[in-house]
Order: sequence, then structure tokens, then C-alpha cells
Amino acid sequence: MSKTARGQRSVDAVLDAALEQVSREGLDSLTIGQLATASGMSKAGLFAHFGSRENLQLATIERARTRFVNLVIVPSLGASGPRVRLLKMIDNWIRYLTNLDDAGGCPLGLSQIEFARRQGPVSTRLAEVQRELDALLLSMVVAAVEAGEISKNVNPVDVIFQIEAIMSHALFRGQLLSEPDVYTRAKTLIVSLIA
Amino acid sequence: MSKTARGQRSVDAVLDAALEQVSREGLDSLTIGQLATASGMSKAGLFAHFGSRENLQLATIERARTRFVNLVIVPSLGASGPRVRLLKMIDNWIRYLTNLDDAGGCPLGLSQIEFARRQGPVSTRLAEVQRELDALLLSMVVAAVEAGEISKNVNPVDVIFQIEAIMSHALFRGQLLSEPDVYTRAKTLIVSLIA
DNA sequence: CCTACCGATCGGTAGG
DNA sequence: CCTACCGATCGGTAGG
Repeated sequence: MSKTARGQRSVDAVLDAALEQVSREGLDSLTIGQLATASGMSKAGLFAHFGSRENLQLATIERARTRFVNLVIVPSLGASGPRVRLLKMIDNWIRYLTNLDDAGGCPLGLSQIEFARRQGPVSTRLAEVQRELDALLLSMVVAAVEAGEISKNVNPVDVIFQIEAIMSHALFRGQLLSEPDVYTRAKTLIVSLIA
Repeated sequence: MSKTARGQRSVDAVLDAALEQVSREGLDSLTIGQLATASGMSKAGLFAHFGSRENLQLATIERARTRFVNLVIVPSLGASGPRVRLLKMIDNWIRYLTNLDDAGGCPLGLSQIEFARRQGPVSTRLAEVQRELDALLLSMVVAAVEAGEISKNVNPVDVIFQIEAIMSHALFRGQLLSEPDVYTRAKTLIVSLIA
């Protein structure tokens, strides 16, 4: 293995530890000292990799985004037909939110809410990622409407607003109140939304 | 004015400063040193009042809960009929979320999400407050159904799940993406939900 | 990637 | 309510 390849693997391992922390307590709780302990590296070693705490936060966001794309979006693309594709993505999304191994939760969602009223590169990047998701969901809903699989009477922007609202609220209630059936409820509501 | 009355006014002023901080950056960002500076008091003075950082957090939650009750719930109780009462509460709620003076935002909502996966008295209290809101909304929806103002075909638990999801997501998008029309959209969706 | 260090701030205490 | 202080941890740097 090349030296850079080993370096990348090391960085990825650190970012996975970062994702676990962010999923539990948010991007604000991600400190260099804590991450150094969690990943078995020295604080100065982490600085050599990331340059600043803000760059570490930004790198963690990119890692979370890649995970979401790989676990939620990509596995849904093969489904036949726009509506089935959208429903497949919802299933993947729920599995992603409820997978308590392997970083689980939703580091991006939690961080977006944490930084919603702040200024700076972290908040800006989190808003961009949200707009990316909006655009993807909108294209999926519009495609389903054009294919005649979703009623032409619905407003696609309203639909994606509600899909995101339902998913986000399900995660919140599942975590704060430990409601076991909240994801079933979410799925059912989304299905009837795009009937 | 009595000594205890003056003491209470002083505590309330400190908690209002705390609410402003929590509304912007969350309960985790509330430190004794920062609050001392913001409220013009010494750190040790704050300790004399609250005893610990955790007690300060709990007191801030109670202050936020009281504000929500006074600004959102109480002014809706006079409306005639369960459905009008519910809609009046939604209007108050939107005004509360968008009032950027006087602490604005939603300190409780942000804190609940921040602490959703943590253990301890703060998280426990935040969950209790959420269950209180659930019970109130449920009683309002059930009353409207019994009065024949909302269709008997809807599941009240689904309705309050969606109302909360829509309000929470509107706040999120309003803050992170500065969408100007997001509260109009939220209101419209809720109205059609309880048609 | 490391050890060793910097000034600032954290929650909290002593003593008044 | 205050000043003055404690040990721990913060982000970051020097030097290797």
C-alpha cells in the first residue's frame, strides 16, 4: 500500500470516530482532544491532518454526506420506476437512521439544526447539502408525477417539505422518546402522501 | 419591593439572557462564564443562584416552557370551538417562532434535538415537556373530532405527529435556508390536515 | 505523526 | 452577591 493510501485510511478512521460523536451529541461536541482520545491519535497529529477544528468539522460533514449518498441514495437508483425508487429510498433512509451500529443516527440532520442560526463556512456548507437533498427529492417527485404515478394535483415542493418533515420528526421522537413504532408511522404517512 | 422579589427579578433577567443564547446555539452552548458576561454578573454570583451548570440548564428549560405556555397556549384558550382554538394556537406558535426580538426561535425544540440521545436529568425533563405538548395537542384534536369539526376518519396521533413535524421543519428551513414563505406553507399544510 | 508547551476558558470552590 | 483561586480541557503552536 502506498503512503498516501495509508494516510487516507487513517484519516477515514478518524472521521468515522468523528461521525459517531457527531451523531450522538452534535458537531459542537466534536473537539480535537476528545477525538484524539477516541481515535488513539495525538492532538497535534490531528492538526497535522486537518489544520484546524473548523476544517475537521467540514471534513466530517463531507464524510457524512458520502455515507448518506452511499447508504441511502445509491442503493435506490436501481429500482424500476420513479415512485418505487422514491419509496426504496425512504426504506434505505429509515434503515440508515435506525442503524445504531456504525455511527447510526443522523449526523448531518443534527448538525444542520445546531448550526441553523450561526454564520460561517460550516453553516454555509450544511445549507448547501440540504439544498442538494431538496433538489434530488424534488426531481424524484416530479418524475413520479410525470410518469402518472403521483397525482398531478399535489404540489411537489409541499410533498418534499412533508417527506423531510416526517423523516426528521421520526428521528427526533425515536431518539428522545424511544417510540418504537415511529418509523412505521412515518413510512405509512409518506406512502399515503404520494399515493 | 421585598428582597426575595428583587432576587427573583434578577434570576429572571439572567434566564432571559440564557434563553437568547439557547435559542441561537443550543443548551450545550450555555456556559456559566458566557452567561455571566451577558448578564453582567460574576460567575460565582450565578453559582450562588443555580448551584451547578445542570441546574442552570434545568431552570432555563422551565423558563422556556413558561414562555411557550404564556405566548402560545394561553392566548389561544379563549377562541370559540376546538378547531378554531387549535388554529389560533398554530398562529401564536408561528409568531413565537418568528419573533426575533425577545429571545425568538425555539429554545426548547433546539435543546430537545440536541439532547435526544443523551442521558440525565436535562434529557429526561426535555422529554417530559415534549409529552406535555403531545397530550395538549392530542386533547385539542380529539375535541375537534368529537365536535364534528375534523373528520372522524383521521387518526389523531397521526395528525399531531404531522403538526409537530411541520412546525419543527418550518423553523429549521426558516433558519438554515432563510426561506421567507416557509411559515405560510406550514400553516396551509396544517389547515388542510385538519380540514 | 510525536512530546511539550501556550493563553484562554471551562465548571466549581474558598472565603467573605 | 463579590474577588481570587483550583485542576481540567479547549484550540492551536514549536520543534522535531
